[in-house]
Order: sequence, then C-alpha cells, then structure tokens
Amino acid sequence: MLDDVSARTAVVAAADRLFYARGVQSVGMDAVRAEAGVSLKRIYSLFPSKDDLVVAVLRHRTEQWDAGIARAAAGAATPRGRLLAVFDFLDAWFREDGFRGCAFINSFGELGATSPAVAAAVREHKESFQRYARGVVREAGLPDDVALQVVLLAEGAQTTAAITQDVDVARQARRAAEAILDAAVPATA
Amino acid sequence: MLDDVSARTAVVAAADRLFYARGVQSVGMDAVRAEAGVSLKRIYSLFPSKDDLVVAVLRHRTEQWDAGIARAAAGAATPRGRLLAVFDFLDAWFREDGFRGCAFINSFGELGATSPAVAAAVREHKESFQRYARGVVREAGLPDDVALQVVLLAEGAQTTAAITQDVDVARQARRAAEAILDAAVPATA
DNA sequence: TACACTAGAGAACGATGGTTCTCAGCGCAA
DNA sequence: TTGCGCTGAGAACCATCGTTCTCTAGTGTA
Repeated sequence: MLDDVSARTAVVAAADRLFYARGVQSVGMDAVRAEAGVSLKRIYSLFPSKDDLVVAVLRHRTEQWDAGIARAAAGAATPRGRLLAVFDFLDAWFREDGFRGCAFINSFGELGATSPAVAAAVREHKESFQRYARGVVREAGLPDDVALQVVLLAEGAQTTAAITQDVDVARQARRAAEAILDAAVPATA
Repeated sequence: MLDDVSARTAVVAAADRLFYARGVQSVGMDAVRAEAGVSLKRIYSLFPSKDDLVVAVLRHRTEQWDAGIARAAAGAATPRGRLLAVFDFLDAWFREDGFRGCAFINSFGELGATSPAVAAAVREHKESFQRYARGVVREAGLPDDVALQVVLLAEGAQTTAAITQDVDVARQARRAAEAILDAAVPATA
C-alpha cells in the first residue's frame, strides 16, 4: 500500500503523461486510475475533482520547467548566456519523443475558458517565467522590455515546434534572441 | 428557409463563435444548432460529423486571417512595412473583446492528438503563414531564416497576449521584429 | 381535396464521462 | 477468534454528447 505522498505522486505523474499526450478532456479518470495503479476512491480522496488534478499536474510541470531552466542556466557564465540557455533547453525538449508543445498553452486553450482554476495556474506559470527572464535581463543591465521580447520567442518556438514538427525552430529562436540582445546593448560594439 | 450555402455559412459562423469562446469539446452540437438556428438534421446533412465542422471552421478562420493580414499589408509601402504590419494587425485583434488567443493553436492543443484532420488543418494554416512571411522577406532581400524568426514572434505574441491579457504584447513583438530585421540587413546602416 | 415530399423540432439511442456507492477481503486490537 | 475499520475493484448513477430517428406540419401539384 502506498502512503499518501507516493500515491499522490503516482497519480500526478500518470495524469501528466496522459493529459499531455491526448489532451485533458480526452482522458477519463478511469484511464488515470489504470495508468497510476491507484483506485478511483483513493484518487478522489487525494483530489476533490478532476479539475483539482489538472491544477496539480500543472503545478508539477511548473516545478519541472523551473528545474530544467535552472539546470540549463547553470552551465552559463554570463546573464546573456543564461538567457540563451533557455533555447538550448527548448531545443533538447523539442527533440524528445512525444513532444506536443507547451502543456500550459494546450491546457489554457482547452480549459481556460471553462475552468478559472486552470486559467489561473497557467497564468501563474507564464508570469513566473517572465519574472525569471526579467531578472536575468536586469543582471545583464538591459531594459525590461528585452525580457518580454525573448519570452515571446520562447513561447512562439514552443507552439511552432509542436505544430510544424520543425526541429530547427529552437535554433532559429535562439538566433533571433541574440539579435534582440545585441540590438539592446548600448552601442559599444 | 435557407439555401445550402447560407445554412452552411450560418453554421460555420455560429460554431466558430462558440468553439472559440469555450473550446471545441465544451460545446455540444445542440448549442451549435441553437446559435445557428439550423436544425441538427440539416447540420448533419451539411457536415458528416463534428470533426468535419471543426475543420470547416478552421478553414474559415484561415480565410479571415489571410484577408486581415492582406488588409494590414496593403497600407504599407515596403516589404519591411508589410512584415511589421502583421503586428499592427495583431495589436488590433488583441484588443478586441473576447480575444482568446489563436484558434489554431487552441484547437491543436485540444484535438491535435486525437483528430488527424484537425491537426492537418492547423499545420496547413501555420505553414501558409510561414510561406507568406517568407515571400515578403524575400521581397525585402533578406534570408529566409528571418521569416521564421518573425513568425515565432507573432505566434508567441498570440499565446502570451491570450494568457496574460497584457495589451502591450503586440507592440513589444513589433519592436523585436524590427531588431531582427535591422540585424539581418547587410551592414549598410 | 388528396397525395407525395421535405424540413424542423426534439425525442431517442448508445456511448462515455465524472463521481459515488457497494461489497468483499484484509489487518489489527482486544 | 471476533468484530471494526479501511481499502481496492469495479458496479452504479446521472448527466452529457454525438448522432440518428420519428413525427408532425406545411408546401406544391394535380
């Protein structure tokens, strides 16, 4: 028998896999039960409703995202390098089997209009990413606007890579980000 | 009584409004019937299945998108201006009531994994937009890569504007595009 | 008037979903 | 051993959905 923490973890991981691969509404709670190996009763004692489970999955994804970005940034010596590392992180992700775009964007499109909790979780995640970018941009001594511009490239890369399956997207996004950063540094070339 | 063409148009328009506002799976065919004022029997004689209706809605959106982009581009004298006009078009759109992101991205996230027809329609639309950008970029005498980079900004702007409701996104995307274009012109400042 | 045909309203159908309930089995305290 | 409480498996429940069917009313024609 699993303790609450392990059961919770198993359910979230299973739901994440299924929701990401097929979309939330295409996956029944029974499929989650089967994938997680945790009874429906238990799932509903851990999460009051499917909506709460979706939110838990998104929070879990936020943690993974943050960790991935941090790991990529750790290899860079400068703020500029840390910003561009985002695109190397994306590049590796886009090449993974089963990559299907940004789970937050997908969930927002599917449920944002009908579930305020999901919409809020998505917004929170995207705002947190923008805050992160802004922090690094400031370290680099560049204006805040640059952060949003780089973020736009990262977001666009995610949806475009998902839809077109073009494996080159992250590299192009990185080069565009370089151009934006170069243009933003006070003319000291 | 409506002839087939008018009925088709009414159904597509109604479905478009509902699907865009709430997501596809959250809208039943009965709601489409009520909104369009066309009987279920008629709808099913016009579209073999909901999936086909979704595809028809997407094709209709593609036409609207193309027309909007063309209209925006018509006011610009240079290829560079036509490229940047995309962001003015987006800016006006983002400010509309009920703006909820790109219908193609939303549909792809929701149905891309389960409906090959929807996935194909979305891919087609995005590829067509990339082709358009590539054409204008070539007119400007710039390398193809620039087109994809500008497209990434436009895509990122759409999802970010939808999620954060930040009204300034299109302007920032435009400025980033300017930086990319400037960086791409052979150094003749 | 009688008839054939069509279209719309909405009931019906079969499937599926989220959520709850039942029940049989197990561990454990006394 | 007896009985209590908890658990998992899955049936049950109720709503909803996509799709089809029925029935009624109206139209045009002879």
